[in-house]
Amino acid sequence: MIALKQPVPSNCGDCPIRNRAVCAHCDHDELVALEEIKYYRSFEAGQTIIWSGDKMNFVGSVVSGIATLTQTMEDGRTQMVGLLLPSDFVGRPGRDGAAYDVVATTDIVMCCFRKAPFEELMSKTPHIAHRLLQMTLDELDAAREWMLVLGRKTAREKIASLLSIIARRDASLAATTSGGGKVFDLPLTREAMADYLGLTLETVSRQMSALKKDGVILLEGKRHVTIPDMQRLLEEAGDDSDGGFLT
Amino acid sequence: MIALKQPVPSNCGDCPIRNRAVCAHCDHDELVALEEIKYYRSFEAGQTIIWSGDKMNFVGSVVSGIATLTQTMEDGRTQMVGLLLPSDFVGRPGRDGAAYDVVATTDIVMCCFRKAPFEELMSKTPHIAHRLLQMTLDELDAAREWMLVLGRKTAREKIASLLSIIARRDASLAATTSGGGKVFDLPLTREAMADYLGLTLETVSRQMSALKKDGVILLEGKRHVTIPDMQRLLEEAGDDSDGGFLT
DNA sequence: CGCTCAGTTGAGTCTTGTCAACCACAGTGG
DNA sequence: CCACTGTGGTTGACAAGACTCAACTGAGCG
Repeated sequence: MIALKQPVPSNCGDCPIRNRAVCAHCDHDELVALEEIKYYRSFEAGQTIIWSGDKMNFVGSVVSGIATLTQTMEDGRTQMVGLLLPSDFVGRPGRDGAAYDVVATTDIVMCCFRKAPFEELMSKTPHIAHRLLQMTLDELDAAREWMLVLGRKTAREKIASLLSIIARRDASLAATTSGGGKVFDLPLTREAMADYLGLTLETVSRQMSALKKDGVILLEGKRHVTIPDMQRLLEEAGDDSDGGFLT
Repeated sequence: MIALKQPVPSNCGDCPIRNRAVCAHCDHDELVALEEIKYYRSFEAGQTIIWSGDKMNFVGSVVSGIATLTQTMEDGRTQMVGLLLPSDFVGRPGRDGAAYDVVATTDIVMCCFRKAPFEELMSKTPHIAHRLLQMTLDELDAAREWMLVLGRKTAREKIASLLSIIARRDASLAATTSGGGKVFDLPLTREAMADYLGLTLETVSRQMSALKKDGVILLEGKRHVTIPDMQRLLEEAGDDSDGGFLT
């Protein structure tokens, strides 16, 4: 996994997530106040950013890179409960301890705010609180969507669902849409995929092979994926959203 | 299921969920403004309150009774994604269509606010927005907790998890704690439990029988449950939070 | 060259789902 | 009063999907 050292934005105006992060709706003055309490931190792929149970003294946004939110049982079973992409928010205002492990899966840059001043600021600037509410509601929807995947879908459907989610968001970022087909690199290992989907890594591997054999996806190496027919993938995911009233 | 006709509170001061709902932090003036736009609605057990995809013209709080939030796939597989208890909030400010079906599982009373004026009010009164953010964050945590249950727990652990959740919240409301044991009536059918846990109703039934046979729970009729040893139940749920470093 | 790490594949097992029969109870109408 | 019916729940036999354990491949690296 080659992850280029991401440049840290020199100021909020240049920030790549300026329009989507907690600060999206902030006006100039609010931004200035935020700049006062912000600092950047970088983490390497594989590093744990926050340990579950640790005291959190900051909150922040992912600027670039990908992190995961995971929960682990005493016997080692782990479940991923969130995938943090650029602009996603980390930490919970009004709570001291972290509830989940946060792990960088690629090199990552975070824009952190000291927690106390951030909370202070939040109570004074409705723009931030409002944006955070929006983002939290979106995350709640995503979590509920995922509950359907975890509870009711087969292994094959789970894989297809994950691939279509990655394809979709990649589409909104740097999607390479070559001739109707979507192309991207999987940001997750087979094990991370398994943890996301409530499967074992062997099952993930088998179903990836099966989808490849059936022509639903093309694989080049282990990580480079091409989706020749997005509609087909969605059908495999059980998300055949257009009703399917024909045949 | 006998569900007494719940009395509708005559004003917010008498409201049983006054301290826990969206309006919890509101001062007198804010409450007056809310009263302007609020109205009560009652639904009978089994009634669908909101259909997924419908246009929502209200948001509101559950005053008494229980409702479920469910998602359904084209082929009929359904997954419950939320359990709505008194004080829980229904609806999403800033979105028109409902994302999930909301179904009353007992007779239920809701305190509804017309959506547009509520949104208007929310933008002006930080107390409401702030409380809603808190509640949404709590729901997100609950959803993530549930993702672990759905993704990684066995059928037996799932049942034990559900029972312990119900026991715990019942404890905070009307818990009958008779001599160290918790006693309550299941508010859900076996099918609803299955939909919550990502299981079939047969598996739910089998695991309930197994837990009964093993003395983890006592069953009287189909719904009346006694938990003689809460710690034991938590162990069965895989939530053995006290570490279990002895043996 | 040998090591490690991520991933693949195979064989066998086990949990859970499927299909079906059956029970208990409540209501209903003759 | 009693058969009849519908609903919610239980139980059994069997099948299938996913897991476990294990061997193996291939790429990258010192």
